[in-house]
Amino acid sequence: MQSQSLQVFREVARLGSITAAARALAYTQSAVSRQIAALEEDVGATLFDRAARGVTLTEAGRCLLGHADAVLDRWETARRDLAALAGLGAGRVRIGAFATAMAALVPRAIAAFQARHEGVTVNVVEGLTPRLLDRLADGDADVAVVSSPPDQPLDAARYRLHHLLDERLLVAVPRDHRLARRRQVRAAELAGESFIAGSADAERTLLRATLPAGWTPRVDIVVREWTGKLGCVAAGLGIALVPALAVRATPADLALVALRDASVRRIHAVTLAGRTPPAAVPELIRELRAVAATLTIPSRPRRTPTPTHVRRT
Amino acid sequence: MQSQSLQVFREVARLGSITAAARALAYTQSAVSRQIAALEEDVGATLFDRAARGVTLTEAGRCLLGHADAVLDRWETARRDLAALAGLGAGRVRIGAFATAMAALVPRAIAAFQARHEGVTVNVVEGLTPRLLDRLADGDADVAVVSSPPDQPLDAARYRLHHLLDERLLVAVPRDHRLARRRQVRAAELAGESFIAGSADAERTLLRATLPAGWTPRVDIVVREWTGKLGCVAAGLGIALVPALAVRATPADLALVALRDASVRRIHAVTLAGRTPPAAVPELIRELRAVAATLTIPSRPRRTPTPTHVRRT
DNA sequence: GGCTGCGATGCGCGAGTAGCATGGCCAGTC
DNA sequence: GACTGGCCATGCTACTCGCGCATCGCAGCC
Repeated sequence: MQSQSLQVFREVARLGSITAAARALAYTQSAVSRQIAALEEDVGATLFDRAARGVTLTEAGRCLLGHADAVLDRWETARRDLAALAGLGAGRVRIGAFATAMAALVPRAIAAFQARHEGVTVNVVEGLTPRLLDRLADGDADVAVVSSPPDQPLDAARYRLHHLLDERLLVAVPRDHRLARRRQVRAAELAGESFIAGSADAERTLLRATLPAGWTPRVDIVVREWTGKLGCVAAGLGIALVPALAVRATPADLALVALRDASVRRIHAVTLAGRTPPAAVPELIRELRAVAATLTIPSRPRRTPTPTHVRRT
Repeated sequence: MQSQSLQVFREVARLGSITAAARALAYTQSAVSRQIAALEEDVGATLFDRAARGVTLTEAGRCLLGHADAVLDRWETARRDLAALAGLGAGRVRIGAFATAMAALVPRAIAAFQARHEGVTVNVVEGLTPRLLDRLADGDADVAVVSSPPDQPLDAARYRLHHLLDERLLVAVPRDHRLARRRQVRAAELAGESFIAGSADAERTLLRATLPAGWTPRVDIVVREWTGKLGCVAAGLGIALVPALAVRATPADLALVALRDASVRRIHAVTLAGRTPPAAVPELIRELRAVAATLTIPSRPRRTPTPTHVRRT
């Protein structure tokens, strides 16, 4: 069966004439005649009664007509859906992102994306980088926003990397801390400090690349929850490392100082190499890059201003 | 679009491999590969990601898959419906029949037909022959059971005639009538009788072909309704003509005598020439013929026995 | 590094399908 | 009753499309 045959059939049925249908469809009469004959052969029934003045549907023809309409309509719907998908009027994209990226980067990018493409559904899952890459490989996510230390680059053979930004580390200190007025510090200057950590070795991971040999940050307090962690800093219990992307989520009652020689985490949007992502993904990555640019402040990182061209969610 | 392409697409999607789908469908790998490529070209989207070990659906492919299923299913349904139509598992047939045929002939034929073909809907309209032929021509009926006098044959060019039987005329007389014990009479013997007529000239029509020249049946009473007409006969008010097909509907309190030289009405099942009737029509005509055979009793027509192989409705 | 399995592709052939022209059939007309 | 016009079917020819065959490229594996 060919959709063309059904269209011809439908037109002949509508006009009650092979010749008229041929004219309407810009075919010759013989072509249409043969198309109908072939279709009749195919379905094994006579579809039209031929008379001197045109043709009329037989019972079988009437029966087929309804089905032909349905088949052609559904096929038309399929084409429209695919076109919508390509034109981003429809579709779905599943994003994985690490926790800090969810503070501002990803939500703002999604907001900007959805403002342009209402029809596209966006799902987000937060998780750690390895888990996100697994989801990607399993086909449970279409794009992952992950961070990787410079000394552990992602496997460029398996993944397509779209660099978004290099994230610097800041140090959150109490307002009356000796470093509170500094614009930036070196890691070595933090040697005597007590760190408020999110987990037992999280801070070590963050600092790993630039830690002076043999120097291990002293961690006296472990507070998993972000708000509590910064609360401890504000109360003068210690200092904390703050990824640049999380700056937006820091309260005003503490000071943030750039860590000059800190390791820089590379933030990438990652897709699976050799797999065509949903059409929305490239567009979404563009939005991520745009937002990333507004979040990367070259100097004096305190209080990143809200970018004017990105609406806040 | 071709249904074949969609089937190939579905199989590739199901098996996740072009080669495997080719094996399953008894194609070569290259054929399937090209089919998919052509389909992708057609819909303007990449449907599969090609990898070293098979292929996986893209977003567009997943989108298309649902539609492809629907299209193929509907097409399959169409084929099944058409097959059912041809095999008389479905369909509809509209019968027109003149009044007397509805006494036994048509109902029994329909009953026998429906016993064999439950899925077929049968509609019946009663009417006079000219009106029935009009319905046929207008496509409002598929077959008409009509009677025609031998001297007014139906137009064999416009109609296909399926002869069912030649209907003789009987005379209904009171039980104590001088002719009541006769097996048959000649029309001339009815010269002095008063006819109970269904309409002013109905009896003349019935007798026309064999009326002796110049002889006109005397009609004193006109009773449109069949029961009343025969009631008058039973009460001794006159005699009445009874078409053989109506014998079954005559009460027992009067006598029926065959009219030996009466005009014979030819009863036909008629379809429109040059138009394919519903598949059920030939079958139905067979049933009509079978019933007609049981209704045509060569001698002594009184009390036709109920045919044993035709269930009464 | 050779082997294996998968998909893509150049090539050649056969089937299908288009257009052109013709013929048959029917209806309406002179 | 012959003629004509409209309609559909069909023989013919050319061309395209789609298949199979064979081969190539690539990736993973022993």
